[in-house]
Amino acid sequence: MKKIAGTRSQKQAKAGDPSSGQDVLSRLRNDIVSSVFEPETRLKFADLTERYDVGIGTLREGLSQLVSEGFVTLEAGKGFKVAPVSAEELIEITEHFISLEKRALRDAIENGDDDWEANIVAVHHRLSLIESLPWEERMTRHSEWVQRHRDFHEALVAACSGRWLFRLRSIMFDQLDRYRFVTKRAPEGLGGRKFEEHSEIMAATLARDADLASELIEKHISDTSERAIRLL
Amino acid sequence: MKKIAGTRSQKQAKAGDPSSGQDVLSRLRNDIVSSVFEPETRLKFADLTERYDVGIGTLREGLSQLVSEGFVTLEAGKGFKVAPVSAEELIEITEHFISLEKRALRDAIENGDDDWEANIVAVHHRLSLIESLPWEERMTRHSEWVQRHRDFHEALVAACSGRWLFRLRSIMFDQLDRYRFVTKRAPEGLGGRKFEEHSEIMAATLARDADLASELIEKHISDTSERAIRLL
DNA sequence: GATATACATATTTTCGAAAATAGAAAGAGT
DNA sequence: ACTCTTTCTATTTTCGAAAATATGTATATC
Repeated sequence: MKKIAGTRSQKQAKAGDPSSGQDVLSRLRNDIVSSVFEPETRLKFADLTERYDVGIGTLREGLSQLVSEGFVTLEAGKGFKVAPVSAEELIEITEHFISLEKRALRDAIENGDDDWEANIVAVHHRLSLIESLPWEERMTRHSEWVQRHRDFHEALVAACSGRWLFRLRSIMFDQLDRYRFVTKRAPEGLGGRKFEEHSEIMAATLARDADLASELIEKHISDTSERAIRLL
Repeated sequence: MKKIAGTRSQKQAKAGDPSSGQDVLSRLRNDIVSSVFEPETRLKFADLTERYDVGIGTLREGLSQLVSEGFVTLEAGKGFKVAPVSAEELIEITEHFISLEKRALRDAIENGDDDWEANIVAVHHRLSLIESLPWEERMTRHSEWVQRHRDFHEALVAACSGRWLFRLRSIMFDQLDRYRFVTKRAPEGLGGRKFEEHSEIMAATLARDADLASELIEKHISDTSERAIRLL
């Protein structure tokens, strides 16, 4: 799906740059999702070439892909800007994602094989490792949590037979990720609860209980989003 | 004149070269939708630069956008290919599109204002002009029909308040367009019926009868798709 | 003949210079 | 002081050359 990382030339990787080593598209998306570039910010090539150490053409390619993904807007002649955020959009995205994720999960539960199950257990374990960490450390490794959380949810629906269902779901998930970031500094109260929720969802899924899994995941998502809406 | 990226240019091509005067992205998508480049075809830059008379960088930008839209695939190091087609995919796309279009239509019917109504009438008229043409001429102007048909359906849901609902619907519509093309040479029997269907859908929509409009549009889409599936 | 290795060709991918464009600043006329 | 040019600067957009990569062909070796 994503572009395979090219062989990085032996140029000295700038130490301290946390996102070096990945391709430009991912690094760019990451920086937008994690609000390194805030909404509405103009993305000038002069800045970006320096930050990512790639040519203008390569950047333009990545940027225009992010336009179709909805993270960036392009006004002809005026360049690229980070897409705006709003509570209304979050509400709408949440709605669509719940609808798609539930269908994808049912689909996956019907079609999943042993490898699918094994992978879910594996990524859930990786996620739980970071979620059971003390609050302080969890915060410093937040981008890692985002990645593992994404992996967990993707693993759940990976066996879904509908390619477009999977695809549309993923578009919405990526958008949600962006909003999810605002809850980074939320009180830790619900952190532990979330850990339980993930386990329950996994259990229902592996038990092939589509109704229960569906119900749990809907609650999981809407709870998380509601929290984000309040913080927006 | 300022052109917003992402909005499809509705300008007609200048005389002579049928696809000159539009941006590369549209021309490329058009050529894929109309099977100028058949599925699985490798898209070599050498050919494309000559055909469209633009540089490699510009092409790459357009191509990578088409990747996110699902019309093109990219294998790192092996270049771009036209995305494959299959009956299964058509079935799935149809399902999603029906679901989204119905929701979008209800939304639009609730929120549409006078301008929305007026535009629907106008675009429907443009469509009917070309649909009431004798079969021979309709075939020669098929790409024009495709455009006007797209405009009609877009006008119906233009007032839809959910931006993402509109967006997801449009992604699916574009995909359907590609499959719709295989029915170009279908027997004319249903051509006239389709004309009626469009009128009925418009009437129900302007009468703000969401249930009826919903029902009609579902039938309209599934009939069209079933016909395409048989021809695939 | 089959397999491996080296070489040659074709194609993609990257990059930065040059052209095109928008936006700001300066100047002229009323 | 105001508006309309003009000029200059900043930024985007385009392009094709050069580097990196994959593919195809010939030659050698077993």
